[in-house]
Amino acid sequence: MALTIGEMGKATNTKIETIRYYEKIGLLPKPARTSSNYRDYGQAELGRLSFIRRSRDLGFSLDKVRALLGVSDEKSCNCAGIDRIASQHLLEVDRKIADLRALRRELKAVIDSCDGGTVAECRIIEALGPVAST
Amino acid sequence: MALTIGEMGKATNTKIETIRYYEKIGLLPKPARTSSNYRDYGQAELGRLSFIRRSRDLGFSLDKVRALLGVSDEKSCNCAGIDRIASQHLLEVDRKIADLRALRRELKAVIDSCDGGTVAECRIIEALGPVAST
DNA sequence: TATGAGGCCTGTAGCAACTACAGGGTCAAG
DNA sequence: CTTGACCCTGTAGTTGCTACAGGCCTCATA
Repeated sequence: MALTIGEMGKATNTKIETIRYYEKIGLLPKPARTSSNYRDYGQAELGRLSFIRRSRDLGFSLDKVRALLGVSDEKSCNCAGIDRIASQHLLEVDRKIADLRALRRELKAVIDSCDGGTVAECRIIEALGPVAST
Repeated sequence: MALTIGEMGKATNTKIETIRYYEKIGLLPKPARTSSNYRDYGQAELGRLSFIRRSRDLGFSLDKVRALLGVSDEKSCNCAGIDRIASQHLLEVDRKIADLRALRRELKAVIDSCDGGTVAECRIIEALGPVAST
């Protein structure tokens, strides 16, 4: 039941320093301490940290994670708040995917414009810099 | 022909501070100065800055941009180096797109699991934190 | 000629979200 | 009783900028 910070880290794939950082910025509560001043975590903290890490993996900023936690901390709150944050994030993800796809096309064009010869014959540099005129 | 830092910025959609920052970290050379100590740029610098910005837009890190510039600075070098960097970057972009798509699926699942009721009935929190047992 | 708005200068400090020390205390095994 | 792995605090570094503060310079207009 009692967990050290290292065990928390292993369980959630989080560096120790990151956990302390989350505590410092108030995402994680200050935990109990053992007699030797070690942090002493329970399941609740583990759950909270899992939630944070999972949200981070999904690309939520720490600020959004804080908002999500805030919403979920008020027990009686309806989950429309969470839904709103997540839906908005979905839009951002879609936009990011579209951007990356456009970028991919351009990158491919850049690579294809290189025939393996020397820079003098290669168009990559010009393809990236709209300089041309001197 | 002569450009102020502000004109450079406008031409490449770059903030003045960013240009000075590129100079500080050695991506841009220290330019000539006017009698009143203003930076005095020419077409070569404009081209270089364009290249940097374009590469950044394509998601290359400043370190990779530096590598690209290094390769292109050696006139006789074949462009295989550039091609290698760009191809590797393309792989990263593809990976990122795949990740985002997986994320999108998960986000969608999270959103769908919310029926607009209260948190008590909503599965979003549990969906994100693998805690369950207490 | 003066004056006001805008541009430029240097230098430092701040942002996110960590990560990496330095310099120490603690604990369990052999 | 010592060794090595863990933990503690606190500070400074990372990337790629961005935002001041405090001060010149320049140009158009009154």
